[in-house]
Amino acid sequence: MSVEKKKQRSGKSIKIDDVAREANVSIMTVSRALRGVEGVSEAKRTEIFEIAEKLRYQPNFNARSLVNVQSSLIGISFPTLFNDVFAEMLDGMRPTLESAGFTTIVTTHEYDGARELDWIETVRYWRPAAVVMTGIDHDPKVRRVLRRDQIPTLELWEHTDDPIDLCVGIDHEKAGEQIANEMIELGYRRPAYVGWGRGHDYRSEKRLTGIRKAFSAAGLGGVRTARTGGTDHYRAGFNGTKRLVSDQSTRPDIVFCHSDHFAFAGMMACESLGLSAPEDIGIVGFNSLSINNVLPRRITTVEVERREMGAVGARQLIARINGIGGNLSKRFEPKVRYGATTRTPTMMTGKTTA
Amino acid sequence: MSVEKKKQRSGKSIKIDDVAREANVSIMTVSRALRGVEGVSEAKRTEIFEIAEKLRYQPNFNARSLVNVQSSLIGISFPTLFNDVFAEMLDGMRPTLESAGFTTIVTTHEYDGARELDWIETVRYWRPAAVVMTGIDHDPKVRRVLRRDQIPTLELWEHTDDPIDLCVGIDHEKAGEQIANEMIELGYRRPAYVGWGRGHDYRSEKRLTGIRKAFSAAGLGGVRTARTGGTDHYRAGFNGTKRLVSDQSTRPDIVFCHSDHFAFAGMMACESLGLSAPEDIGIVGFNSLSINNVLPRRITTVEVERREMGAVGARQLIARINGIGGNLSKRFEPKVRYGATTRTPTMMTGKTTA
DNA sequence: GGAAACTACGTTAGCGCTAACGTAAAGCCC
DNA sequence: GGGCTTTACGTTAGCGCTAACGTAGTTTCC
Repeated sequence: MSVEKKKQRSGKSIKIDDVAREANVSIMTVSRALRGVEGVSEAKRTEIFEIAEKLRYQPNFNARSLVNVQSSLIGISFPTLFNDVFAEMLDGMRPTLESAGFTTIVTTHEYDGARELDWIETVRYWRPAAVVMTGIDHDPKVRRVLRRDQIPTLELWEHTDDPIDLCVGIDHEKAGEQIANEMIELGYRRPAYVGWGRGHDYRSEKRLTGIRKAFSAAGLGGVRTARTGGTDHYRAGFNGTKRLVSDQSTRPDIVFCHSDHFAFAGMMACESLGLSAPEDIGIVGFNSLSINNVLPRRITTVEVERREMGAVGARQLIARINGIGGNLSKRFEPKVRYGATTRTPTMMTGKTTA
Repeated sequence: MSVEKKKQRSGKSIKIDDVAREANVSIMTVSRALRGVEGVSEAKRTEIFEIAEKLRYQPNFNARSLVNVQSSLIGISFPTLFNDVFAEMLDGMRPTLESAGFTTIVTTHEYDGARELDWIETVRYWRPAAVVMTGIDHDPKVRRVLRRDQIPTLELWEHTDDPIDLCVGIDHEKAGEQIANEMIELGYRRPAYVGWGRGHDYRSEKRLTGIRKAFSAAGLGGVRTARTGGTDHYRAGFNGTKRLVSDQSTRPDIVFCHSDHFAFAGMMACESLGLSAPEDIGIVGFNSLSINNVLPRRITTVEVERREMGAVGARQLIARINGIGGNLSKRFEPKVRYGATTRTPTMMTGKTTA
């Protein structure tokens, strides 16, 4: 009584034979005409289109997917959508995927590997044409399953030489190393890092590793870290930074932040303690987010062409779906964008080599 | 040559008869067992589950959707995902929808009614179990099509007494009226509004209408407006506000902003001109976004329980899918949250009645 | 103790569509 | 002008699954 049966909708929909009957041809001709497959005269094709329109015929993709063995769905998995980074990559992929006739199913796993694995299992019920995942760190089963079923797979946002299938992204460790080296050149010596808790975001962790490498290679001390929970970038950045800078004796001279939002909130935290960047402390963001366009002091950050990354990823993935073999992966190069929250190279009279 | 044929994947997948054969039962028994439909003994059900697991059987949802006449897909359409407002509503809906066995297809139309209509036509190819749209302003065809096909439809984010099917949201005009009235009580007399260009966001436009009504009812002058294009809230808010406040002779004493992001950027713009809130000017946001948690001066804003709204919407929609009739719509009430960018009621010695 | 009701299955007939394989008619070639 | 190819269709046989309808065997009931 409490659980009612799913109601089948009443009004029966028009199917391909209705169009065929009206056009006085076989259903196969209608199928060919509407799909743009050759083997139909132009006159008939036009006529069939008109009749289909008149009858408001809607092809049934479920039936189509069934005979095609695979559907035209593409499963996409992001950690979260509360982050313009992923929204932008999605935005970069979508036009390409849609104009190729694919429909996207987007899910988020909130940085939880188990949920990602779960999703991989479930999305396969739809026999998707391909799958897109964020990053390259997954439960080992994910790789096994996708390889066994030969599902074209794109790992986006991070580059590796050993992807499941193909990947398009940056090397996050190198990105960390790069920005850290530039900061070292600018004379910063006491680094700190503010980010999420361990295991939350592998990419962020790798950037930290890169920062550590750079400072250690320069013979400088370790990187203090503040890790925060939750999902609110601003709050996390605020609290984490506050913790790091509040003790004067251990205060860092440069704070690397998980993102520009972290960095902005970190700046707010510093200001609440009477510290300002870049005079008292340097602050570095990541990802060049839009808030940076309106700040009186722009945050020094690392820019990645995320939309373009999505577009390239989508293009390569479609190539793979169409049977193109070989290495379709692409590596992007991040760029440091100087703002006013750190010293800048032009501020230096001469270059210092660490 | 340039267009290659979609390759069918080689490794044939296990289907229901493979499981049936292995379990020595008919496929119907397997189907029933795995779907949790009654008519199978507990012993057999357990055995079938084990065998299905062992064989790594994955039901084919395309086949299932074909026989069920409708799929377990739910199409969701948002204006954009570059806005936590929509990400949050989605986040509120998803757990409910997924635990009920539905998969979501999310699309964005970038505030373009034609794209929304296009999407409605296309998503129906999948015979979705339901459709979710943002707001109540659509191409008239949308309503006709959805009603004709009797597709359960949720209009989210905005409430009306005449929804396509069911709606869950707030009354945006009333929300505008409400906040404006509170500001009038606080003594503000020269209002302005910063938002997107006309036709971009109907909801925002309605809030402006509400603000106008309130000021006009109080016998006060009109509302000056600055409308900006683009997709970047911060940049739009910055430029729009700057335009409004830069001429001292026409400077408003209160600026109502499309969102908290607009408001934050507007504050930046004011500060760049040497104006601060609330001393020189009042600034009001909308939607209580997370940036507000870390600002030294929180923005006075209007809070809406968006996640809860999504959850309620999803619940009601599932009820409809399951055949529950009647009025399943719900109206939410927004709340004014005072920050430090306007005068506040406690600042007033006595209440002023306009 | 015999009919009725229930339980636990199996059988049948598609859901709407397309790949693969016909086939008739027209065009082409020397 | 006979065999070849090409064009423009039609026919056949499923894709994997489930609703609906059997049907044995068992239980219940008076």
